[in-house]
Amino acid sequence: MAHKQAYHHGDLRASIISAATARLELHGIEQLSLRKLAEDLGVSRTAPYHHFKDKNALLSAIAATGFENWKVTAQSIFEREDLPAKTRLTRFIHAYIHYAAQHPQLYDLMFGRTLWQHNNATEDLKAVAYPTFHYQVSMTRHWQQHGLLPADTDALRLAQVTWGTLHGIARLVIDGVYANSSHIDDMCDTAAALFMQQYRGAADPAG
Amino acid sequence: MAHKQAYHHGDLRASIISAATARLELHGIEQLSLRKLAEDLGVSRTAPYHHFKDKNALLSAIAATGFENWKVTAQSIFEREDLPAKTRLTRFIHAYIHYAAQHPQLYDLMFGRTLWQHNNATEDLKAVAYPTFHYQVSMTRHWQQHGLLPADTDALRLAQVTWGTLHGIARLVIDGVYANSSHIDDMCDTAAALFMQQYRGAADPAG
DNA sequence: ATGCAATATTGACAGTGTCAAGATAGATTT
DNA sequence: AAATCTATCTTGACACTGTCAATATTGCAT
Repeated sequence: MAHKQAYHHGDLRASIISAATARLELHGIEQLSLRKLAEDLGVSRTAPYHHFKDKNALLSAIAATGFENWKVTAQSIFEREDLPAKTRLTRFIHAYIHYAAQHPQLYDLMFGRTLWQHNNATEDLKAVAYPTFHYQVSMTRHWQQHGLLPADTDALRLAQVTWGTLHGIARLVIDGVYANSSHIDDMCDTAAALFMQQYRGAADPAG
Repeated sequence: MAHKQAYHHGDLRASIISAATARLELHGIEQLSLRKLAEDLGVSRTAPYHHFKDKNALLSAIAATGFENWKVTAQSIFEREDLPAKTRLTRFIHAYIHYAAQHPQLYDLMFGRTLWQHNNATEDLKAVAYPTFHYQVSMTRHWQQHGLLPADTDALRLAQVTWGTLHGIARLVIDGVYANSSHIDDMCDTAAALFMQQYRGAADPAG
């Protein structure tokens, strides 16, 4: 990949993203500085600016990779048509919170104010993120149709609320506000039970 | 309050908190700098350090006032014993999200990673915040006992999940991730319906 | 009045993101 | 092969940030 000490790094953009992701997961976003990053890569302070317009652009690129990875995981659960719908929904809930708990800094970047608050997100990031959000809605609609979630509610609103539940639990855990990470699975099961109150005791429909 | 141009400000600590809160709500936490704050108050850069150990201590103090205000609002709803329990729970949900939507920056400070992640919160703040968290649990237990929330679930876990739902919706709204603030009331009603699925159509018990 | 503690000040340091101007090297055209 | 173009990288600089150390001023208690 990278040459020894050439004037041109060779693959600086990818190297920056990878080093930044590593630093992010390890030390948190507060410690993620472009200058330190450049130093780690043996490159001048301003070199990254030839590959990213500014820090936000780099953060957006990191978040984008996170969305791509997450979508693979989500789909691999949602599309397991051999499993009962109820199992899939429960698994999805657990997977969501565990993803957040295992990549707290990345999750914060993907779903936090840093990128979304002042429209800081790059167009590239939006192009990856928005479909993920919409995917959440279509999953919700699917679960409504299979009787797992209340059917007499607008799918978009219900998706916002159920996603909000997962998001909120994830945030409470990763931000260290109140919940403890040792309670994760209990909370997931509780959330699943709350979602599927109607469904209790009924037979599990296929699909 | 403040003297004209005296060497000693007179009431600097309170002035800082008030100015900082105003700046926070107006420009966001990213723009909240101790130096600008000092300049606004006509005081040197390091003067605030005689009243707050560091920036975290100031932020903790601001958050603490937020918790005090919120607890008043929450209690004023919860203790309205003249209203049916279902109404109170619904009102509580709306009040929670509206509080967050009306004080987005303050909410972020109160319930965000800035103060809670690396144990940055002051002991003073914890002394105010933790009771608020526990209050949430006792409200949940109360609503379980009145049949509004599933009774066969551990109150602590259920509180974490229901609070998580509100927290998640609040964050999605104030962080500008997906939900739009014009959908707030719809989302609150959807959340209320999700919580009280069992309860549908049943008569509203008093208390 | 004297001394002490609270409060405020200037100076300094290390750190940040990012712009401007110039250097280098690889690719493209002539 | 030579010249030019363009992507890439560099140093220098600026305006910020939080915070420490040393110093000055003031009000209060003795």
